[in-house]
Amino acid sequence: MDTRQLRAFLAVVETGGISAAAEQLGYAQSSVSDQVRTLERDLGVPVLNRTSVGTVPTEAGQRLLPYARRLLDLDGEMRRCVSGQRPLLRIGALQSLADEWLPEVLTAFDHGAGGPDTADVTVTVSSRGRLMEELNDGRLDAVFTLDSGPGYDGPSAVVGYDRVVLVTAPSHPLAAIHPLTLDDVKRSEFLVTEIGCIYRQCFDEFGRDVGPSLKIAMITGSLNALRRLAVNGRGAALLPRFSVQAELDSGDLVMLDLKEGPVRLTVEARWREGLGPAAAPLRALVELTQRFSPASWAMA
Amino acid sequence: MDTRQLRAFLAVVETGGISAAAEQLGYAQSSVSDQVRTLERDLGVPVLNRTSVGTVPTEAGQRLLPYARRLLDLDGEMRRCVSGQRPLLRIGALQSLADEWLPEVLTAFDHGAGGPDTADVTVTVSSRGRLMEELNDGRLDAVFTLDSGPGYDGPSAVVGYDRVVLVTAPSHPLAAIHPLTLDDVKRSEFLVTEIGCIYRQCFDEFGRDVGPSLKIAMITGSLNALRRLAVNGRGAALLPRFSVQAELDSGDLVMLDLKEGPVRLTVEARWREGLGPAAAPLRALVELTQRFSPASWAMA
DNA sequence: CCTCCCTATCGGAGAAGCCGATGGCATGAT
DNA sequence: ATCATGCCATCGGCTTCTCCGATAGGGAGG
Repeated sequence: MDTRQLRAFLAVVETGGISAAAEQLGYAQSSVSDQVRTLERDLGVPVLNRTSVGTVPTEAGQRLLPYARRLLDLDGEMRRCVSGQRPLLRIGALQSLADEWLPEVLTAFDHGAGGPDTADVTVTVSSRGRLMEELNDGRLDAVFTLDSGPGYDGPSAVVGYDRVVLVTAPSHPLAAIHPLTLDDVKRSEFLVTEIGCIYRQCFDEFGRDVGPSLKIAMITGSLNALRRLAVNGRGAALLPRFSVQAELDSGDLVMLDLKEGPVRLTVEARWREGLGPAAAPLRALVELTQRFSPASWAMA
Repeated sequence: MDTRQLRAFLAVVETGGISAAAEQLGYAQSSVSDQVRTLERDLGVPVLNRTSVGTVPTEAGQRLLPYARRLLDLDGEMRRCVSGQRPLLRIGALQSLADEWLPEVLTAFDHGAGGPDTADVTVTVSSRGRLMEELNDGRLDAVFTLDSGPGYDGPSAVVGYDRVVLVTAPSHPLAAIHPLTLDDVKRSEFLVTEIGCIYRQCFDEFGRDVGPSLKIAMITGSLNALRRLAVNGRGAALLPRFSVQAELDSGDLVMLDLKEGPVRLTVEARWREGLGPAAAPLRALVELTQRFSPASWAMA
């Protein structure tokens, strides 16, 4: 059996059709049809239900799916190992962690702080849902997330804790009020990220406590843009402390003096079992992350 | 890449040559040569050092070896699972365990005592060393051994305990002596198994305590033959109690009344990680073995 | 130096892979 | 009802791969 057939099958299932898979793989449609048929002849079982509108894996095809992924994964790992390359560690992270925290960790890791076992690291930035999906599919080896809910039974470790803080520019009216009350906050404008972002979820929790009358100034997908808007006095922003630590230190932003609603964040690492040669570097990386919590990582 | 190439490579390494591998696989010699060359072109690295006397894997080939085995294993597991067959559980055991204990356990397992997850079970009988080798190579999924030494860091569980006992026919002169002393034993003949067998090792330990003057009556590879020789009054035998429990119960053999040197035996299960669908049946089987200790399994 | 055994290479026959084109089939719009 | 659309299977062809038998090279040992 050839791995091409597994790749073809996988592409068909992922794209939902033979034609789409053929285009994705750079084959003619008839070739992919042939490949799947060869695979079915080899296995002795049909793996696809063909319809005129697309293609759906049969029950046997669904059983095949995880094996196909594992085999292709193992094939790639084998090629890396045999050709003497360093193992590949595919990690995923939320944007904020990838922006503000991972770069320093990975720099230290590359400089040998990860121990003698090093690896080539790729970082995929995505939402929490997609990260977990790709981890379960085997497309990622490990993910770093915040406050990840249940539904994962693989190995994991808490990397550190942080909290969500309400920040504004020092010149913002809210910054002058001590102590700040919820009523003051209600009258202000908020900078929030798009729906689905984890900080947006924090905001929504926070907002529910404060009440529905919160004014929303802007919705944006970039934490960095949001932060700069806050620096420019455009409004208050609810952000994890580690992502604005530099601005707090330099005085570009101030933390508002509000007791209510500080949301605690747990930074967690989750990874797959059976990583092969990438297991040792990952272990080193996770230990490194635990030692590498930023100064603001204070909230136990 | 085709699994045929991996099979060819594996056969070459195991047989020590391309010609021998070709014969084993049913190919022409030139075909296997081609297959290995194709594999090397695909991987970009030579995997075999060819000499005029045979073939040895290169460094890259040695790295390839475990991956080739794992890939072929996974391929087989995939075929089983996809075609809807029950998972295959390849277990190995020492001859005594396979003869006297495993049959009842496996019968109960097949009759559903292993829980809802069942599997097709193959049993390989071999020496402890070979069993561990095949377990590490992935040719076996689990092994049952006695007093297995260190050098294994995978998962394991103690199944039960037994002891080595010195037995003779009731008519044997030693059986009439109470209490028995080491001097009495020294003057008797012993039935022992071949070198390398674990009971032979027990005997050697025992013998060292007793002294070098022990007379050895016979060396045989079959525990059953040895047991019958003892029943026929041919001498004393040092055997695990569970393997002679039936003869002790029926009175065909008696346990000698000697305090010194009873060797304790630990029956241990060891298995591989990453068993896939065979993991649940194996867990059930191990739990079953722990509940299934024979009556003689008394020595804690 | 000769023999033996091992492996690489070559040429040819057969099989398999891939492609473009064609046709069947279900769906959804007109 | 009819037509258009998008999907997949099939077919004939070309190319590539696979496998084989035969042959040649090369080191080990007598």
